Amino acid sequence: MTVHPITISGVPMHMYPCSRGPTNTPTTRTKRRQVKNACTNCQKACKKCDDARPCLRCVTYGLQDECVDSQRKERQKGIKRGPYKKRDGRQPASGNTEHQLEVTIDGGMVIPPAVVAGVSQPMSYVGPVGYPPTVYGQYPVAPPGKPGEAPIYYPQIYFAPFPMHAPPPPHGIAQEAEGAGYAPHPTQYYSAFLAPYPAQPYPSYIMPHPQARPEAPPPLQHAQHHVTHRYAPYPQMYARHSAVPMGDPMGAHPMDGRRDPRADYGRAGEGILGGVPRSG
DNA sequence: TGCCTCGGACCTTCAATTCA
DNA sequence: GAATTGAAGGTCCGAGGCAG
Ligand SMILES: [Zn+2]
Ligand SMILES: [Zn+2]
Repeated sequence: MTVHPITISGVPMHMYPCSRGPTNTPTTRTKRRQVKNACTNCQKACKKCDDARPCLRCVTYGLQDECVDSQRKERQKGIKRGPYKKRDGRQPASGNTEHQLEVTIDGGMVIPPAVVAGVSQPMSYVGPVGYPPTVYGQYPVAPPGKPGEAPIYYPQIYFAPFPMHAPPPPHGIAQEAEGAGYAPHPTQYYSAFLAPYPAQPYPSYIMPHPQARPEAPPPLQHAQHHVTHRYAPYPQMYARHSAVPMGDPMGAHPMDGRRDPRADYGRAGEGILGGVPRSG
């Protein structure tokens, strides 16, 4: 995130070679999907957020109360630009119509160029995996949108087989994400919509117990009450249950049941709250 | 060994510009 | 006014470092 003080120091972040558009590498990558607005905690931690509030990560860390949208900076206006490329005889930077290629999705589905070209927001919205609709009734929540604008959030289509029995992600479940939006394997799409929402109460990584099964009662129900520290802060850590006296959730960092040093400077950073970046 | 940090790749948004 | 461009501003992946 550009919030890193160091990264913003005046250097444009667009210096990387433009790889926009379908690069059509043999290994087709799905676009990484981003939330519109990460919560402050995830933002500071530079970790994946989702559209629900509290977000999955905050729920995992027991930070529901602190899960609020981060403030977005208003875009500057009045900035002059250089002349644009001519459109006729054109070579659009990204919509390269002369090189329109079919996009092949893992699994063999081919999207015709026309379709590809017609999709400005290539990937339809996919909600966070595993949120129980009953708990997150608000999810997915259509963004307010502007007057006269239809919300573009809901997916009209999502061409991903819902892995009813998807194998566990290769490593640490991609930790906090749905495979990060990349499809390492054709069967590893973790879409939440389109397909009838299956009874998949929780993302495996917030299972209250390693042996807990997806069919088990959603741990969030606990979280909603008071036991918020049952979940190890890190998905791969669920085996370690809270060693923190529940009586004093603040003894350690509120969301970290594993150990208190979370409160220590620096560590308080990305760990959960993100927070104080190292000076310099 | 596993968590944390953070550089930078990647994505989204939207004002500026161009065209019909 | 619609379409397009392209940069600002954002998200978050993943390598590497460090602490336990
Ligand atoms: Zn979040
Ligand atoms: Zn949050």
